[in-house]
Amino acid sequence: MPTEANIYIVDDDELVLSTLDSIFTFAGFEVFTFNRAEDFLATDLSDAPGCLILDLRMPHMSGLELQRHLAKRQLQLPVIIYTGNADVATTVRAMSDGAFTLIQKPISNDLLVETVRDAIQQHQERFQKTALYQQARDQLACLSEKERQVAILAADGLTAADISKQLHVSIRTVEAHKSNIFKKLNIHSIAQLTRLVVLAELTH
Amino acid sequence: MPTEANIYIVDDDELVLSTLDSIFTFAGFEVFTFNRAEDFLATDLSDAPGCLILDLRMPHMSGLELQRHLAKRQLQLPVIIYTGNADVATTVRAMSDGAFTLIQKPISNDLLVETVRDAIQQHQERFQKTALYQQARDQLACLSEKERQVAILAADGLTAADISKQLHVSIRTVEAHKSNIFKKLNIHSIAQLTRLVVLAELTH
DNA sequence: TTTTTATTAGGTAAATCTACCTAGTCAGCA
DNA sequence: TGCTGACTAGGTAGATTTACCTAATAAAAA
Repeated sequence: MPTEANIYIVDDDELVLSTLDSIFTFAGFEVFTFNRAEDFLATDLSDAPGCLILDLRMPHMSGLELQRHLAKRQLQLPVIIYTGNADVATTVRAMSDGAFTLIQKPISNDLLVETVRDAIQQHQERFQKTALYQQARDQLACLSEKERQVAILAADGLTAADISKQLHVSIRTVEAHKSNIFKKLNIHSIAQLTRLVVLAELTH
Repeated sequence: MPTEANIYIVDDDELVLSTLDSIFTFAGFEVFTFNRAEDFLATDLSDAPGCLILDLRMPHMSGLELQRHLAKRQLQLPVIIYTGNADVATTVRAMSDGAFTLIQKPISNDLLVETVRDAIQQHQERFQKTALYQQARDQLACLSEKERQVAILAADGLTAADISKQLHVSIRTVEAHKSNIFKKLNIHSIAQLTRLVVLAELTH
């Protein structure tokens, strides 16, 4: 049976870790457990789909702090807070910080696993959209500075003549840049270039 | 002093309504109060910036239900739950349903007003992004069906010859459609058309 | 030091686009 | 019934692009 996804569990209680490990391993996930938030942060994760399960109250670093660290690193992993001691204010903060949900202990194994599956699925759907933007940015990153300038102006609908005036070079130079752009990006028209530039412009 | 934004308050407690009315009116907002969720839903709102403040526990329709009604209507208004009887599970549900935040009574007037301002500002920032997409969709909606087909293929980088084969019409017809598209959308190049089509494709 | 790459610029030819015409058919509307 | 708009298709002319080619200079990398 292939592994469904990676589950990262951070909790200072060894018993909780081993219990959750069993549950998710049995459910077909690859499980990684950490009893300190720092240990998790020091790990470099695969970019496979997965989910992070955190307790709120831990020594050294709280679940909320850890969550904020992750947000800074733009970590592409949904976060589920699994805790026995949440209050309303903390819940609001966790959710505002982007947690997928907050689950209060105790909860049935089935419901927990199902929630994790929901989190992973929903996160994957969103991630695939933003991955398009990132891919566009990556492709444009291969261009040289001048080429990028030409690309942006061309994607704005300017003709080679317009661009040559704007950049104070000859039309031929602009055409040479365009030709290089097409080769580097393996595209064949301004429309395809515009698509890339527009997608790359989108921040989120 | 110009009105800052519209505040819609739904609460079954008249005293709460009048108190909040005073607070936000004094803070420079235009305030609309409703003591039943249905009354609010029956109102058609201006598309000016604003914020909706809800209690959780109301007769006839709860704050959560009202919130879901709004989500269905894609109402462009941030929601703040302002309540004295929230628990963790309800908070999770409210936040999952898209509430900007949940505030527990009592809270200082200043903090309440500040939170509402944050909600409006953050919501406006996001809204302006999606407004771009909607604008693109609106523009493309002016096209006829055939024109839309040509627009999409052209934005994909296909030449007039390619498109004519794909749609089983002559190259001249494709050119005629293109010409109409340019006139209708007031644009002058494939790049600008591609920009519109790509933005319109984005769902959120 | 040699090689590669970026930037610049020109030649040529074919393909393509855009703009400006005409014009027939058909459907829906006033 | 006459008008409008959509869809179709053709003519012509000029602008533009794309795809080939060469080539000089400077900077960066091997």
